[in-house]
Amino acid sequence: MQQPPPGGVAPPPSLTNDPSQTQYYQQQQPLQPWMMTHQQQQASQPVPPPAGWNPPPVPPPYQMHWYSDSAATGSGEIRSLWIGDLQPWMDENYLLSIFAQTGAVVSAKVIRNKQTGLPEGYGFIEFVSRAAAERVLQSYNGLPMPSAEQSFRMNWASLGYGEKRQEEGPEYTIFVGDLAADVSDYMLQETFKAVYPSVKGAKVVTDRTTGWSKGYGFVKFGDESEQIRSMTEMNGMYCSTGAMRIGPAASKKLGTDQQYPKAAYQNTQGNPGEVDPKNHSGSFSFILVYLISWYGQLNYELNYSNADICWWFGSQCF
DNA sequence: CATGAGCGG
Repeated sequence: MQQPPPGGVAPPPSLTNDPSQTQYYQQQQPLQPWMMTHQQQQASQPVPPPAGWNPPPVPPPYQMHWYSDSAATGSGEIRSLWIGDLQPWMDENYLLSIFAQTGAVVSAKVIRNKQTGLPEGYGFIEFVSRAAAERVLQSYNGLPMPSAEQSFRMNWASLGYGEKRQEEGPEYTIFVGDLAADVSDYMLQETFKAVYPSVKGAKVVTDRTTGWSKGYGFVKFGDESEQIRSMTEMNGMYCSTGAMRIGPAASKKLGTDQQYPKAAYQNTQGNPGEVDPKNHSGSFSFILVYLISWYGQLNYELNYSNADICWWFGSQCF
């Protein structure tokens, strides 16, 4: 979901200029929010819009005792999240200030180029437990980032540990164009998942420098027949405020084995670019996504209540 | 209109 910053707040200046320095969060409140009920957590859910965003003072690297204990066990439990599409001004303090309210964040680190010291556009956020990280992943992902016209793009940090996520079977991807500017990964995924259960994930391609959508994306299926069907059935269906244009996805890999003709597909009415009124499921997803695009809190509601469908974030392919 | 790149210490 792309939204203008509250009051047009300018990006906050960075307080720390120390490159490649992990910032640790000093515990200021009892850690329990991930145990809260849905309603309780929702009350503190809206990230305080930083009108004149004041970065909290960050102490020198500091580890809480339970963090050391957990690390010593070497349990191998992944409790860090990868976060991408970061703007250069989004430093460790910015990330910590966002997730501090969860009471479960341990540290944040923005990856910078070793030579230039410039941010690489991604980072890592460590939490006290995998459960805490998962809660953050499910409740924040896809929501607008504070003071930024872009959405959170997070995933499990797994590559660094060399731990492969569960090996998923074959994947079948489609290209989706004509996306409205506010369509997020989650929104796109839900639009298709509401119709095709085998949907494994979706990704909206964004401009790295601006964070804005490029107006197209991809949806990944686990079932080939559903992929085939979706290319005709979902063509012209609405996602947010725009009708989608669906086509075959060119292979992302170097092999040009999957070269499909770039022909536009037609929906079941043979009327590309328009909603098929007979497609009930498509209308449902249209309504669903429309509501999501208007209410960030509702987005959170749905996200939370459908925790099972958020497992695809574990896949590193999207 | 268009065919994604984003894993450290």
